[in-house]
Amino acid sequence: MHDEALLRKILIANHQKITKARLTVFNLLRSKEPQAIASIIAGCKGEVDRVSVYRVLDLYEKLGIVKRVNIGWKYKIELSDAFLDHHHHASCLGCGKVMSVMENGELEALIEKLSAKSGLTMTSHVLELYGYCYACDTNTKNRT
Amino acid sequence: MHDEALLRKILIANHQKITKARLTVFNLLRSKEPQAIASIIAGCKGEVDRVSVYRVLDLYEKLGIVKRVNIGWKYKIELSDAFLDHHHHASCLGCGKVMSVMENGELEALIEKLSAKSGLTMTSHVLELYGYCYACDTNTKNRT
DNA sequence: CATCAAATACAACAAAATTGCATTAAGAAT
DNA sequence: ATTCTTAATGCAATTTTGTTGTATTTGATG
Repeated sequence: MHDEALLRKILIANHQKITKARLTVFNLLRSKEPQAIASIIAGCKGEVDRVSVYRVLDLYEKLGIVKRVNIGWKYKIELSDAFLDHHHHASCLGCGKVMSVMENGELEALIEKLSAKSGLTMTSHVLELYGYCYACDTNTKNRT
Repeated sequence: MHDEALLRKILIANHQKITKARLTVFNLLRSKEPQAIASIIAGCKGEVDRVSVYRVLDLYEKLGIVKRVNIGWKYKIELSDAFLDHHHHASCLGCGKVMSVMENGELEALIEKLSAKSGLTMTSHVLELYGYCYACDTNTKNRT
């Protein structure tokens, strides 16, 4: 099923209307790196109001269509695993660059095991790596 | 080495001054659960200005003294592993309870490997598990 | 295509974070 | 110990980010 069809299916299943604002926001998130809300709002300029972006994202998170990820001091929004391959992030504390770290079966299995041991019926998990990319690591002036 | 001595060592090693603001913020973070910035600011009332709290935390994050952790939609600050035993969190989406998940050598080794592969000199990482604890899992009324 | 609730835009507001700059204080030099 | 220098702080102002209330519009339904 292609992305937008899945979106429509989720919205309908939850008795939510399919609106221009919701489609616009969704399309801005497709096939993209995690985006700051500010950049989504900018992308909606003239089409969808700021407030509606917040409300759409609010809904999308409740429905599991998007999730927040922390990148350093900021958070960004990305589509959930139902739309993207499951992955994690490696963020550079120097320059803010974010790299995607693809799923690794071995790791995921371990995380499953860990959650079971902790007595949690896990529905999702987040793994974020922080450090310095090659460029920043060899360039101390970015490290303060 | 006790906590404050380590803090001093890190600051000095990075040519940073040891100031009242930095000590006050540090002491608010010791032996505590992850804290919201707002609560750190509140704890500094009358002692350290809001703006300085932001600046101290900024520095502390760059130096790896603190890290952000995601608790649902909010982030909180906690001391890094140099000060606390390394651990992760398992949060119940039903009742909000947060359980500490202790270090697991196998998992940590994999994460190290993963970061190396991604080209990041990792200084820290965060793993957060979300789901439902036993009580909430058997009690669907908490699942919305 | 008429209806009606849900979703949106817009304005006003509130909260969180940042910036610029004058003042203070930490730590080095003497 | 005292002076000197620059980093760090406090404070005011501002910007950015997020929220609320409400009149209007729009999407789904019959």
